[in-house]
Amino acid sequence: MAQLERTHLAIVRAVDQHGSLTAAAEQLHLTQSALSHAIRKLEDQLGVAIWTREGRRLRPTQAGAYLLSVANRLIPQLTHAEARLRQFAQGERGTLRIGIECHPCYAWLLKVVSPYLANWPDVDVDVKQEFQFSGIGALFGHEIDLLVTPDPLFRTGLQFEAVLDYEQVLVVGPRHRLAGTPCVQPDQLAQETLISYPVPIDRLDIYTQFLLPAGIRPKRHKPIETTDIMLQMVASGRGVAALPRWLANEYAERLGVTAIRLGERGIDKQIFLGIRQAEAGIDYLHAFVELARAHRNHGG
Amino acid sequence: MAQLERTHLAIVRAVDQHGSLTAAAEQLHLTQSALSHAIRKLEDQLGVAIWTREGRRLRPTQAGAYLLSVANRLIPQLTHAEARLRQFAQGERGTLRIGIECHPCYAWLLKVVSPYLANWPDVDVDVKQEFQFSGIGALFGHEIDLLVTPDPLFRTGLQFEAVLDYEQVLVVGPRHRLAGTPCVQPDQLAQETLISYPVPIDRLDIYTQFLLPAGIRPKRHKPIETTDIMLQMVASGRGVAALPRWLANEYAERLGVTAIRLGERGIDKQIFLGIRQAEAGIDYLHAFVELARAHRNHGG
DNA sequence: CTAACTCATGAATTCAATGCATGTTTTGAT
DNA sequence: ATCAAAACATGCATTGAATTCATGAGTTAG
Repeated sequence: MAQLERTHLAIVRAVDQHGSLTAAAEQLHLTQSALSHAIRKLEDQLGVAIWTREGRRLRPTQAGAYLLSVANRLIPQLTHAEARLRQFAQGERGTLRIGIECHPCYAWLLKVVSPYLANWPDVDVDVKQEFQFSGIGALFGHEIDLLVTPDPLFRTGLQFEAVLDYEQVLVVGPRHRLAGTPCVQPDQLAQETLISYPVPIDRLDIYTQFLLPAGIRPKRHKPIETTDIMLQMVASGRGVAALPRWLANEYAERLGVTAIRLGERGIDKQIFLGIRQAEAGIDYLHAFVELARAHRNHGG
Repeated sequence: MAQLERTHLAIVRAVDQHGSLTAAAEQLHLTQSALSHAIRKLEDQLGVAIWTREGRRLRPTQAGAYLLSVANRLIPQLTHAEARLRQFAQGERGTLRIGIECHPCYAWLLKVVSPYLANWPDVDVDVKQEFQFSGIGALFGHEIDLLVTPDPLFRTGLQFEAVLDYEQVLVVGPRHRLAGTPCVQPDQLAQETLISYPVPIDRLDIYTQFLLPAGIRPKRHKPIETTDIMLQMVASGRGVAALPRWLANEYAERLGVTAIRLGERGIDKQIFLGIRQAEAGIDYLHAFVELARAHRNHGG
């Protein structure tokens, strides 16, 4: 009997965003009265209050809060579906929404995206770095269509494939005492300043796979947003950083930084591409994975 | 301008299910004309065809197929949201939708569910064993609220917790030549008939962790649906099975079956409970996890 | 205490969704 | 071939649900 419609979701959402029915009405190009009527009717039909009216304020009830969470989850999906359908109309293939879960992933992506865009002029590319939850959650939740990550997940309706093998190395400046050493041991970093991207320590391989097992912590730890600045700091002797070897090499000549193996065996890493299994057949998605795979064989 | 409404999703879905507009109209308690008009309008507004009209048949276009997949994903969520809201109305807390990913999980669940139902009379419990993709996908997709699984996944917006440690053992009948042996080696099973639940081999620990590493395969492999029948078969000497020790013990006296350690160190397993992190605070959900945790400490 | 703002509500109105009647095409049986 | 049945399309009429309008009642702040 009662039907939860898109309008209801939109109203609840708008009220949450704007704080009042009146303001929400404006955004939705409706009158305050319309919203009031609409929600009133829904409340009657479901037999549950969405908001408690406290003075002239609307405070969501438990049911209201739940409805809001549903709205925040579903409305974006509806919106995206519409957009996608319109793209079909214009002969565009669609938008490839790529999610990134690590900084080196981004650097790698830049190399692959440009040839892809050239091959697929009717596909747009969107890159997102922030998700409601994790990248995998974003894949499941249809926030993104493709995930670039160091942490794959098999056997789940998703499909992962490695597209880049690389070595994580220590990068030091030209006059650093360790420059020229073939490899470095954890305790040699005890007096160093470690520069890294601003992510939790348990996401930094140099900690989880190198320093922490040896019980070592660097003297100081400094987070920096961008690779460029990070390496300028390293070049000027203000600290050391851990980066993929291929990324370090790109800066080696220009800045005079050098790469040093972490431990005797080095730290090996991979970057994976993940998609929803059900969509493995979509041509422009498949093509991206193919292109990435080709890149791998050339040696990125 | 164009709005993708719930009706559109419902129509596309119904047409897919029933094969024709006319039949779909009946299910939706509308006329064939209404559906025709509705979709026509949507097509005009979006500028894309949903179906190609081939004779008197409707074949979904690419856009139509896409729309159908969206419908199949979103309509159930809307339906469930409605149901949930009605539950709020009746003072019920909600429905705890539990997903099960392994057979022992089910046996374990049975023990925990009954005290839970007693403590939370206003919560319904639903158990699902089949998902569109994996259990983890079902959690992300809001098909279920709680997952019972041997394969946890950390750091993703989900929250996993171990609720049972147990040993996977070999179960043999009373007159079996191995009965009484303290532990068994892989090659001793080469001439046996192995009875297991009907799941792929790569989901059976006795294969992945015991037989396959040693390069052994049992003489025969027979899948059986239920634990009872499985153990009756074992008791009557028709084969051997691998089960949790605690589960085998429950049948030990009645059927005279005995448990034997697999290898010298045994195979240790865990069962985990997973929920969406955002919902960790929901009282009746939290209570289930608490109850499970308490069970663990008593020794299940 | 009033001015300004909020949401609620009943009645009027509008406009979109639906149904009806009918047309067109396909399908399949005779 | 022919004809009846079945399925979708479409123009027009109708209905009714959603929206607006006008107003009321309550809250807040200066």
